Amino acid sequence: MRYYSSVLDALFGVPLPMANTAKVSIARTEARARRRQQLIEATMKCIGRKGIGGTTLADVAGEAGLSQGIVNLHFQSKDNLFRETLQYLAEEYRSKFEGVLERADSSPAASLMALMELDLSPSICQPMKLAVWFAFWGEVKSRPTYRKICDEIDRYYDEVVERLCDEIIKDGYYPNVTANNVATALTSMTNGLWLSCLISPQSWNRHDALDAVRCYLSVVFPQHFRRSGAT
Amino acid sequence: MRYYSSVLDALFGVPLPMANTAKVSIARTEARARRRQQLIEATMKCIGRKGIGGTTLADVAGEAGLSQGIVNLHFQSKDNLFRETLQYLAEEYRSKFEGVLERADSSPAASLMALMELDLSPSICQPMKLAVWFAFWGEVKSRPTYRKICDEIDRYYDEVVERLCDEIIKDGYYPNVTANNVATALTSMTNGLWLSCLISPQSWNRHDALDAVRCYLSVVFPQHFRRSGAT
DNA sequence: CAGAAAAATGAATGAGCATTCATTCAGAAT
DNA sequence: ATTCTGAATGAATGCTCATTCATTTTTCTG
Repeated sequence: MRYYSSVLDALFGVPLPMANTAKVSIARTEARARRRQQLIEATMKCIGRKGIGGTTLADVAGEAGLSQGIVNLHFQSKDNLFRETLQYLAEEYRSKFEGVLERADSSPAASLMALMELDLSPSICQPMKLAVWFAFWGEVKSRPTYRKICDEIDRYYDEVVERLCDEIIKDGYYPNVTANNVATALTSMTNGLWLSCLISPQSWNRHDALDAVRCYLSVVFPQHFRRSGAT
Repeated sequence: MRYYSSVLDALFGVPLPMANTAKVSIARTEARARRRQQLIEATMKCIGRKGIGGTTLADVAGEAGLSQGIVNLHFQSKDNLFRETLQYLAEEYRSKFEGVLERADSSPAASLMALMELDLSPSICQPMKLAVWFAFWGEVKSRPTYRKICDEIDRYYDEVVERLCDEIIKDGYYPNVTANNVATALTSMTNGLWLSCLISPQSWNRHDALDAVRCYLSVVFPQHFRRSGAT
């Protein structure tokens, strides 16, 4: 069995043969990571259901089927738990986003459409998940750390979308728009559609939302997008 | 001096000559209304600064320069205060919105542009105000009352924008878009631009935001909107 | 001006909750 | 089998507020 001489080493992935310092087995490290993830997921469920203000550590522990003190054991404090939850959420989003980029074959137009479809897919665009995002956005002004995390993922998104738009514009010669304009419009649009989905879940529907995006794309980039269907 | 026989009558504006029930003078009623508004404005400042979770009644009272118990005296409970604050916020927005509609002379295109400019004007689009909106949106999922208030103003907004788009489409014969598509896109866009303004206040700027909206309008409704400037 | 009613105060109360920690439990190492 | 270590528990602690209310101050009325 391999050992890490400490949790720190474990994080840096430096396996050591048995040493005389405190030993932490890989199995333990993994178990700990799993527990943390379990707690983070419980936290998201609670925030989705009761909001950030309404979520107590007892709620989270209960949701995870564990005891009172468990959160402080693994996260030291409530603040920490929430910050890591936001980080997890952002990371999760980023990985789905990158997954789509990798899968979408070649053409920038196809990639762009695939990204828009991702944003409006049930995997991301469901009231419960959105509620968590909005709960954190609602705290952005008073919590610089939250702002930083959100800002980072936002910039990344914007950058990718703008690059795709740029390629499309170069490819199609569209004199009336700039990549910056279109990217701003698209990112805002998805964010705004999320708000509608959260606020009017009964009347909101994926189809209309996607249609609005497709309509926009078909009008700005007519050579690359047809009204009903990508590319 | 005129009297109301009770606060309820006062709200309904029914002045009565002195009766043998408890009497409330108009001056008192107005003073009370002013105090309530003062407290609501203090609440918005606090929420903007510390978030909903971080705002205590002591904060609000302090911000207003009054004492501990004042909020409960005027609003009965914290919950009430927050709900009425959201209502006030929505009402304030609606009145600005209607003000623009009345002022904008005649043409639907001019009205639409004026509305977009309002949404991105400093009066509405400043981090402090937006933080309050987002704080409430963040609680929408767990507070049905908040959802209802937000939903109502949202629907109103959507309805007006869609009607304007409809008139523009009829006027200009635009076969490739529907009023619903464009209205959805526009409302989402402004909501999304608010999020960017909140999250990246340093890099965000009104000019780019407006430009993205103008660009969109000039592309969907080319006969009604030119690239740099309305109608 | 006196008396009454309303508004405002702020100390006291107690509920709710994050955090602590002595104790128990589980499983790996020898 | 025994020991040892880290994980987990949950009762206890203490702090932060919302809320109450007896008292004071202000405002109105005749």
